[in-house]
Amino acid sequence: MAVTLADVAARAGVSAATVSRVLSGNYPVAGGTRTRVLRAVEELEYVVNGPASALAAASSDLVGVLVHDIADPFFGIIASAVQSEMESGGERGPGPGRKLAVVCNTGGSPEQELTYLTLLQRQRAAAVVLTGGAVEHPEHSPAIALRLRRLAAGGTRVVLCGRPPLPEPGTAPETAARPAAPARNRAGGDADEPLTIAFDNRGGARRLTEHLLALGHRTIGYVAGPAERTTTRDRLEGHRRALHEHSPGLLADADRLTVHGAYDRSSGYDGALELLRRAPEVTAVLGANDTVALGICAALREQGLRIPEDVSVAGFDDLPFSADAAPAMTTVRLPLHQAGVRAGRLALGREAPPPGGVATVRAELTARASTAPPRAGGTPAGGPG
Amino acid sequence: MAVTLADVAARAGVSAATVSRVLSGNYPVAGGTRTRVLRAVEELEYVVNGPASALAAASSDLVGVLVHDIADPFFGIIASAVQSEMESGGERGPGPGRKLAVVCNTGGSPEQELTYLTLLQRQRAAAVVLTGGAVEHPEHSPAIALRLRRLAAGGTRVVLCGRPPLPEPGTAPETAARPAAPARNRAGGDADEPLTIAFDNRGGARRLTEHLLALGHRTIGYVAGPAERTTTRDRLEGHRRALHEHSPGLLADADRLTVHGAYDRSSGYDGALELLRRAPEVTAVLGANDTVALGICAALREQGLRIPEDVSVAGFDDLPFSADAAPAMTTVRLPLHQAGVRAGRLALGREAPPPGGVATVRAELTARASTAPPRAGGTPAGGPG
DNA sequence: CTGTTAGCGCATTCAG
DNA sequence: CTGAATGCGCTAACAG
Repeated sequence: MAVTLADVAARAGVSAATVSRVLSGNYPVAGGTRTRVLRAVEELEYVVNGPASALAAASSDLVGVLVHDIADPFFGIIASAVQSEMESGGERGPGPGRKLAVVCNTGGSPEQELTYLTLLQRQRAAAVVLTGGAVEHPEHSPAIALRLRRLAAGGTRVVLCGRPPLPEPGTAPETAARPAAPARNRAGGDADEPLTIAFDNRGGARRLTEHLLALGHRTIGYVAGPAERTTTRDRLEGHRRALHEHSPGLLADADRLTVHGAYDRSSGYDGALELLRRAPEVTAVLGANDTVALGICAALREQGLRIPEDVSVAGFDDLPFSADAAPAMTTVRLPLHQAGVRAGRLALGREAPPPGGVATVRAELTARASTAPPRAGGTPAGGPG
Repeated sequence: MAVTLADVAARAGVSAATVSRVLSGNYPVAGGTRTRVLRAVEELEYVVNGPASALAAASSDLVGVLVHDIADPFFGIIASAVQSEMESGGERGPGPGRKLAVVCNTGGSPEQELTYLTLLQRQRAAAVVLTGGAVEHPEHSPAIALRLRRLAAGGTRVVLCGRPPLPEPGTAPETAARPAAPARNRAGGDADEPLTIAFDNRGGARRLTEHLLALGHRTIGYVAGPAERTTTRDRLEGHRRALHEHSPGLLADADRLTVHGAYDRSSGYDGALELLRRAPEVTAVLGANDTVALGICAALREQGLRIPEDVSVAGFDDLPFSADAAPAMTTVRLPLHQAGVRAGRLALGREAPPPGGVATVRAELTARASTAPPRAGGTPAGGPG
């Protein structure tokens, strides 16, 4: 673990500077010299010392990707799309300029998020991509926003993917030391401002509920995610907006028909049971996402209810398994992979920032077999006890 | 992005060395001084420069976790277990000594694996954890083994989790420059040798097939993973061993009853269809893992076959969704989380290496509702056209 | 307990 | 096109 640039230089009979130049590739070097250097590198099995190079160049090739749950395909798809973007920059292997995209699992906790941001800032990461909804917390949210702006100001590219744009600095609590740089032309999307790829959760949820209403459903249960998540709030808002627009009276029951839980299968299962207890007359149940919807299906089936004959079920995200669940799941399609690719390109500065720094991607209704008109009587056949 | 140790030192009225010492915490510093330094750090919003510190200390706090597919819960569970181990080392936040566990998605490709290993070596990672089966490739495998040994020799802790131990150096092709250090006491498990947590895939698969045989099945289809993966090979071997031990004649049909595919749902789906075409008389179908098994179920159902009445199905791994699939999936339980935790501890040097450097964890048969005795007639009721 | 002194390995000037 | 010199920010001996 000791072969350095100098060793290579000695072996190739050139100076360290020259070796550095051929390795960086961003400077003219004579063909013969280059070959000799490369050969020496091979023979000595030399591997650049990242920290040293980062220190000297004042920049590292680390790109952090923060996800809530690494075991959730929603994040897996986005993260691998971001990573794939790192390697498609011309060469394949670990060439010069090759970024190392690393994913960090925050467990959806703002503290963890802050911890990872600090760790990444410490590494002087070239970019940071935050994926998934933000947690709204009176104390943490401003802290995270502050740290993100600081990272951006320090040259780290910050990209938000699937979470709402950062609120305008506004009235900073106290730490407003510097006189908030005179807002430069925001339309241009400064490279040192956090960039955002937002999902149209509100619109998607709204279209999904409209679909159910059009089918004839009037008593629609909703197993939502954690209350403090922006994703949860947006989807719920879209749902209620659709309800309201169809008929204001439908909102009266909304709270009773909503239960909150995590974005996982078991909360779908538990939530559906709770809903059935509160309102046995539901004819449809929406899940916070596809995974939750699967849990809902499991619970309903165990209660002897058929899908969609007795109860319609729908999810959100359109993860791969949703298409071939039984029955195929009605859901809202989010272009996860595409969004991840774009986030990666933005993080690398390979794509022009969207106007205003924010791009919103569409969430498209994908109607499949798990939703159908409610039973004539409105009461399920083999209902629970 | 310019506040340095010196700035903090100046502000606190001490020397840079002292600041470094309070920040590292591994050296006695007077209480008053410490407080003043910490206050200066706060006020200046100082964040350590990782690269500089790594360079000076000749060690970084990066820990790489390589996975085949980040969107697959199998890897997600292991990876998050490893990560959780990084933070549980006393403090929570980004304190000194806090390691940054980052996961890298190789897509199961040896080239990618090699690329990430180089990138990690470049960063002088403190440890590297490789998860999941290895790909057996005449050219890449030795290359990877070589690089892993080199990493280990260079002080990076290398841990293999869910893949077989590295083969003994043996007859290195050509790059055997150094005279292979005289094998030190292997029983002690040198810190600079790759450590392994292997899964008993062979034994698990064998017990699973024995379960099916005990139930009365004789024509068992097998939708295996990619042929060149060690995991695939081991599970298949276990399966065939069970077949052979029950009655050598059963092996005659083994090839016809085996199809290969990826470790995903669609290959389970396609594989089941192919199997039905080749051998409509199958009474049971095994999947390479739980995800594949789910695909198998989907295909069988579409063909009008009931599970387990017409055909029994079983998976491997016991991922969370398997327990509440419908019907609940018979599978082989692998202690993924536990293995990840252990890998993390080994990577951090917090746990003594297992004797010989290799620990094998048990794979336990978990019989549930998706397997049952075959139909009396042996021929399914509503078989495909 | 604390300050001083040297590098860590590399990327850049700046001269040739 | 190439070499010599300088410093990135920090840690690790050494002295006090």
